[in-house]
Amino acid sequence: MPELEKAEIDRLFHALGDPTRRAILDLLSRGPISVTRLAEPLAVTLTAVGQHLQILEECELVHTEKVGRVRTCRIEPAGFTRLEKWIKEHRSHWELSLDRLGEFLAEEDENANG
Amino acid sequence: MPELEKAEIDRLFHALGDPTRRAILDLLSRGPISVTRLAEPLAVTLTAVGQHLQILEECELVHTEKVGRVRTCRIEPAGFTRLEKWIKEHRSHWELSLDRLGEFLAEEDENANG
DNA sequence: GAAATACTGAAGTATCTGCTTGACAATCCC
DNA sequence: GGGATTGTCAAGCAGATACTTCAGTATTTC
Repeated sequence: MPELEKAEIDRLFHALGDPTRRAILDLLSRGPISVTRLAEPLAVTLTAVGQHLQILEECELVHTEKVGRVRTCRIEPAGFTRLEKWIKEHRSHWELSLDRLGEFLAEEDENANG
Repeated sequence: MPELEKAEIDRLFHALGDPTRRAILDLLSRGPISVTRLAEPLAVTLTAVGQHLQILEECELVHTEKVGRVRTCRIEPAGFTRLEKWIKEHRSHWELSLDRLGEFLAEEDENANG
């Protein structure tokens, strides 16, 4: 995997690792909403929400746009797509690894009984 | 989502958010291996690897078993499956949210032209 | 233009993370 | 038994993280 892509995956997992940020994504899945309204049900300040939004934007999980004094936030699919791609690529590796586990156990068995 | 499950997802994303831990998973995808051999290509001490392994075990991404003085590590599919499940569940939400974005934009358009 | 609204930025803080070192325990090999 | 190998535990530390407050800016509303 290219170094750059690795860093993106890094940020992506890091972003999704925080419960408040996942809560923000859940709220946004109900539709576009302003920062203030986003902050209301979350037990943190407006500033904190702004900081989370910046992180979510950097890994393309959220898109925001400011019109007048209101910043409207919505889900951005790009980050999510990237995550799915990572998983798809790794699932095959992991499945291979389970095959190798089979070989490993068979070998152990052979050594034990041989 | 149940509170307990949420905490599991929390640990899962947190675990995958660290590049060293993802490197460990990549090494393990080549097949089962001991802690010492796992630590060799990683630029950290044996102790650090042990700490990472504990985290990876807690979210069921890795299984380890100690026989004699050697702890053998391998991929455990459970955590990976849980991650795929989370994504599958959330993809539909996110797709709905993109539909709502369409509605949102249509509404805006209506307000602008009405 | 004044007051209210919706954010933004800087600075500070408590806690968490990843990592190290050094001492220790268990096991294997001779 | 003695020495090497393999891993574990406890403590400590530098840096990152999530969060706060407070002051400021831009925009809307009256």
